[in-house]
Amino acid sequence: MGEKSLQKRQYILDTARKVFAEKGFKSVSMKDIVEACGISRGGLYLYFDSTEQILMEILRMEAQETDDLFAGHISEEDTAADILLLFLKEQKKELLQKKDSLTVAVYEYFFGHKTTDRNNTLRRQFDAGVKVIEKLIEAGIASGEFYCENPRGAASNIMYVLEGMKINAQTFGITEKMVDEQLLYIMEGLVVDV
Amino acid sequence: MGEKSLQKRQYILDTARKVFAEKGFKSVSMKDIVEACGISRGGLYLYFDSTEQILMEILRMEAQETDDLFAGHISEEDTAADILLLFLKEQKKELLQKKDSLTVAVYEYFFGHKTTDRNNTLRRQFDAGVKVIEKLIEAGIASGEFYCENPRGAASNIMYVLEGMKINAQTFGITEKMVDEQLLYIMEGLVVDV
Amino acid sequence: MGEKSLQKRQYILDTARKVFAEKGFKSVSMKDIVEACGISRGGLYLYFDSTEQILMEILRMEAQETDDLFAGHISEEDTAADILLLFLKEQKKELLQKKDSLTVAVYEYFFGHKTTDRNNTLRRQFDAGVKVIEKLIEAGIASGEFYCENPRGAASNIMYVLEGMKINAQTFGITEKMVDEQLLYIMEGLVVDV
Amino acid sequence: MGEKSLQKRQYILDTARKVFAEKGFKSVSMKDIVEACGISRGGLYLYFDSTEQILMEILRMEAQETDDLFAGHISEEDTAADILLLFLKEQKKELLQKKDSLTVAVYEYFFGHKTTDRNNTLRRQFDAGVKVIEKLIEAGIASGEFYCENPRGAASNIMYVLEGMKINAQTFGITEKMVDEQLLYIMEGLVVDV
DNA sequence: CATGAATGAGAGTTCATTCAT
DNA sequence: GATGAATGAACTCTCATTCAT
Repeated sequence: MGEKSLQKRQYILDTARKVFAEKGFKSVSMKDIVEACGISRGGLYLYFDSTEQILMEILRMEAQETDDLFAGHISEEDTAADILLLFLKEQKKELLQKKDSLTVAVYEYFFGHKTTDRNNTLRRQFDAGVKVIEKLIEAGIASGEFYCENPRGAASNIMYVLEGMKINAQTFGITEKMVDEQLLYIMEGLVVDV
Repeated sequence: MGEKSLQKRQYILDTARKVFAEKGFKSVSMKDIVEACGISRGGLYLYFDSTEQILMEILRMEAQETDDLFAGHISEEDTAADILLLFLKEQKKELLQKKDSLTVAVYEYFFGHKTTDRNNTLRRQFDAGVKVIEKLIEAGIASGEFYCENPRGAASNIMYVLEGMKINAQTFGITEKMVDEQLLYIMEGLVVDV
Repeated sequence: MGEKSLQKRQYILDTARKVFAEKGFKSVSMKDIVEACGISRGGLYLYFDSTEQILMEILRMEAQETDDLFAGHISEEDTAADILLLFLKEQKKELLQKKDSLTVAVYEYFFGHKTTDRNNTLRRQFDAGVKVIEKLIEAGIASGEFYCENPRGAASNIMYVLEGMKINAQTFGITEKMVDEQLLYIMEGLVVDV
Repeated sequence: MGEKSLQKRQYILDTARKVFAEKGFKSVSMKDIVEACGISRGGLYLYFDSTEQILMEILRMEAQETDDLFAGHISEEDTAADILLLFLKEQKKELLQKKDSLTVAVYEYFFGHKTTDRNNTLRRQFDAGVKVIEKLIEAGIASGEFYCENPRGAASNIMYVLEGMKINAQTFGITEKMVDEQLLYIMEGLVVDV
């Protein structure tokens, strides 16, 4: 595949992303993507064989980007609480955005492809999240910012809550106020004095 | 509709429930249900017009049953902590059961039918859960069992966590140990001395 | 399948037979048959799953009919030579008919589904033909009509020749004269005095 | 066309031959040949317009080679019986070889392109075969090796039998024993004393 | 009420053929 | 000459939905 083809491939992925964001996974057909891209039926098959393959590729790319992003920001001199807040704010932003979210597509896909496998994208993301938060809490304890007897439990708690809010956001909506209240509740449980 | 028809209608709902439990919502076709029921194609249409209508009816019935169930058990003389534990155990059981769970079907359905509407089944269940837990916590505080500065926040926290775990259970699996750890973490945050 | 459906099934088979006779096997699509029958796309699939299945069913029926036919005529009091001649004439008629012949379809099919298996329709027909002719020759020898040192070889010879002529008829045509000459040659080799 | 182009053309023909030998005619697509050759889609079209054209060219070449071959070997001093046997052995070898045989491809092609035309490759080959055998039989009669009242009929008989065996070999298989028996039967009918 | 044959729209997929580079 | 991306037609197969019986 030449230079041009790579551009087209990327174009297809970008366009398909919008389709997935709008319609989830199961309702998206190759035809939908073909039409969104404005290319020919056969043309799409030159690049991808199925909607599944396309979604997987999109997720792979996003995971890459997220990693890169994190790597860029984490080496700050902020306090643990600051970083945790930053992280939660980031999650909140993602949570509340309606358009552009692959959440539904991803869940729909993994409902039909449950794997306990550690390669499962969702699981990897979840585990990674827990680990990051746990580290932050421990750092916070060391610096005297936080008080917590069970950093691992607290970290899991936060990730489960985020997961729960993400789902609620996609099924019956969730307001910014609701998110803020819950995040505040979580921070209050950690911070030594507020 | 006569007696017999009602029986048949119920038979269809019961059978369809199994189909939804097995395949979720989007992958279930009228044909699937017809075949599972062993009735004629046209016969199904005499009772229901779409898979959506069938699922909605199933959910309506389940909600009814759940309410009845709760009403029966809540009037005990147990302590607040006992009741909360009971509630969490019930949730845990539901969480870990693979077969017979409509979880995936329900999420798949509501992904495609988001309504902020208070009639939204999921929302009603969530709100009801928060309220119940909040009451329990307040009762626990009153009886000296619990300590909690923000019962509403804690109640929401618990419900979000349950939601998060439910999803994880359906996408990449979750072990009993993981559930227990998190429930323990939650209880420890509430109970006065452990 | 009710009475009516059986009629329709038969109608499809009869119509498909014409299509196969005209276009062979490989060039016939389900669509071709649908259009020839004047039914809907999905309608055909109610009865048959593939062109292969349809052709096989047609062959099964034809074999049945042939058997019945034979059974009806063979109990005559004709001499062996008469019967053999009758048989050869029948073959000749089949050979020379352009329309309505499944020859090409059958060969095209079996080219792609070679089986040494005794269930192979072609093989069964061939073997049956050899046996019938062999019996006739032996009867002719007994009655003094024929002279033949190797009835089995002669019988095989006749069947191979018929096979060869059938093929030639379908690939570059064959005239009645050519067939007659060869059949005469064969009979001359058998009959005691001509 | 330059030297190089001729080489490439030949390479395509050689490669395509293998494809036809393996898959017959109708199942071979331009794509198959392109892939077998490892050249570009467009590249193939520079040399040939269709699978038909390619097969025709292959057959033209083979006919050429066969003619050359015959020309080389026929001028021996063997007896007619020897030469006929040699010829039959050659045919037998061809008959029994599985790989590398264009038989199926050729029949599949001519099933769909019947021409009574004398240019029809199959017909030319058949007629040529008859003529050669007839000449051999006549020579054999002259030398006292053979006895035959109808050399032309006998020659046709042999060619039809070969044709029939060729077909059977490709549809339900044929054993060497079966071929030998039939060839023996034929020779016995010709040779004066065995 | 109940049946199941029938329809037709629509999704997936493959390939011959063209054409800009 | 050669490439291979792109197109669009053709085919297979499935299913929601209707309707005569």
